[in-house]
Amino acid sequence: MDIRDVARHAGVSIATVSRVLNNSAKVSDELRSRVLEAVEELDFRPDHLARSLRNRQTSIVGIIIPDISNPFFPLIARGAEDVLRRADISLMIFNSDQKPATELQAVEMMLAKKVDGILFVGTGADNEAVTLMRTSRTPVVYLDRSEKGRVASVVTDNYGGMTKIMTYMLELGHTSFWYLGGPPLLSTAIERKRAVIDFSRHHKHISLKVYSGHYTYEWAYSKASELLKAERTPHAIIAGNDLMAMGVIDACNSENLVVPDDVSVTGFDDIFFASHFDPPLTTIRQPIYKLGALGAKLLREYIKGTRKKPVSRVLEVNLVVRASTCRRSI
Amino acid sequence: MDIRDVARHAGVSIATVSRVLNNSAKVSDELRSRVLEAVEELDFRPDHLARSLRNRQTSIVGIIIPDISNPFFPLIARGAEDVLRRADISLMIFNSDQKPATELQAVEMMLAKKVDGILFVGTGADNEAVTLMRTSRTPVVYLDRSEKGRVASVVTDNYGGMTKIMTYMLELGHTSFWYLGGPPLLSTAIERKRAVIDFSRHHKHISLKVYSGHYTYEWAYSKASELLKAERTPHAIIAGNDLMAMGVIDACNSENLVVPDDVSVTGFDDIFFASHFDPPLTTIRQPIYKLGALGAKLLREYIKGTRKKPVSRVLEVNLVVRASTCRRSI
DNA sequence: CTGTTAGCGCCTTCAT
DNA sequence: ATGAAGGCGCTAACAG
Repeated sequence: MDIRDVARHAGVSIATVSRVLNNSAKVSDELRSRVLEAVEELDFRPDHLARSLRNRQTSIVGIIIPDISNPFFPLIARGAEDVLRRADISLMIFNSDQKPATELQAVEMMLAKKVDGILFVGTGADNEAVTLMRTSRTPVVYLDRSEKGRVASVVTDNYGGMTKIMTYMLELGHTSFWYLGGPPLLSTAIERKRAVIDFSRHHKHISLKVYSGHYTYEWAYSKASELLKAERTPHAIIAGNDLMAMGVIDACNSENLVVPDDVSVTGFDDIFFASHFDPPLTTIRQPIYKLGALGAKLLREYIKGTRKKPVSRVLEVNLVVRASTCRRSI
Repeated sequence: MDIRDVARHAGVSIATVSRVLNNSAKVSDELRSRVLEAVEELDFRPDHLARSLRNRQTSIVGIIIPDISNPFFPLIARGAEDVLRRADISLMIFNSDQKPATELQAVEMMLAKKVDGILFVGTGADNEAVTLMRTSRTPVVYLDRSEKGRVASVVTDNYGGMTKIMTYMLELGHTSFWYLGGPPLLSTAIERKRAVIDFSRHHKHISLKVYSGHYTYEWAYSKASELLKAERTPHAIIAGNDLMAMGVIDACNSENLVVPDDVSVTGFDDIFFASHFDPPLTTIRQPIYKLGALGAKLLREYIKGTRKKPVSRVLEVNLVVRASTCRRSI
């Protein structure tokens, strides 16, 4: 089944068929309707592959994320897929596990498959994968990773969010803090940490200890356990994200500390389970779905060429107060 | 940059280049090394699209799932992606929201893009999407949905799992049950329900009420609330999955019932948060990652043609006892 | 073993 | 407004 068959069936040339199929040039009503009829009767579907080869575009967009099974990322993918689908674009997915080598492999694969654009949630380091994307001239939008203007990005207000948490905690009377943050090279972790440190500088009477690690339940659990055994418990432990907050809380429980009575704990992200945890997490709600959706929307503009210069979009975040924090009277 | 450029550079014909690139025929060492050298120097990458058009295969596999942001599905996708990537196959993802129309759109899109095969986690109904897949002759493997032998599938032992739960609950002394299950057309929900009903038939002295709804926190919460207000609380509420169990538990809390002291609650799936919920869920651990991985592995065999007849694989599941259940003394 | 040639299915000048 | 013809980049006969 072929554009040629349609042409024959309709008694026109293949050029005419192509024209009505793509609305790419004027065709008389007479021929047009004959073509449409033939298409109908033969149930003809243009071969997408042949089109891609000719037009050099696949209507496929790739997304590279650390791990789809980490509860934070599916919503990004969902947001992206929803807007992409409306434009008949499909989403190809690749897990990088935050490993530069895997990330590079991902980029190579997507480039080889000629994706129209890439949604990139990277490791944060400026590695080969990044270089390859840049030299390829394939449109790229960074998601949840800022790249200081060299490439388009959509991020949430990590600095502002963490500042909101600290401000709230101070209002509640907390003055001694531990901060357990994410990987030292990740822009989100950098921003959140910077907010905490800046805050402590502006408020001389509070004490703060800062630790960087991984955005995981496991790391937070073990680090918190270690610290709780060795040092004096602070008023509050600020975690880099919800998963970490959960790890911290479970560590506290293991040490027979009650959250929030003995120590307040905060998260960041507001993933689904944040509200169902025991205790429910005080955290920052991030518009994760929107992050993916907006990123996809921007990417489309770069692909279509209606936008050229890299832009950085920052999404607002909100404080959500729940039961993992309480007033601290001294 | 072209296979033609490489040929010119190496002083051979394009056919020879193609031959060494694909190892598709004998080429003298002399020419072979000249080609390889040219490829190296020009940093040549074969155009995947042209290859796809020629070979009628894209090295892309599609997966259709209800919703990637539902915590159950990412692990399936991850398992599939991991095995596919090793074969240089990319995974294209599509959310169906369990809607037949969206599902159909997904199938059409994947077929149009000429995916080599489809991993299908469907709505359960025998709809147009299913028909379209069948007529397309594209290899398909059903995941977590059984199709009585007409098409390949990988499922977990839903019947056996639910039987394990009921057996355990009986051992613990429970004799009155509510069962809040999933959608009446989904094979997983059908199997689990059947197990519960069969069990009650074999044990005349237990009482059971069965309700079907959705695999969601929300439905379970509202249904449980309604029932708890209207009827006498049973010894145990058996939920169709973990999300539902969480909804049930929260509903119990709202009604001032303590789980498990006043009523035991069980889940199914053992998603990550099952062990972190309050109380931690007694549930069935399903090998979700393996479901996706095995499905992908099978699909590859159908694509390669090394397997023809549809097979059904059933994965074993395990009971995980935690704190949402306790001994019931009468 | 190697090269020439004919497509895969489509879009798009270039003439008419 | 329409048709004929030439590729997009690659693979696979078919000759030699």
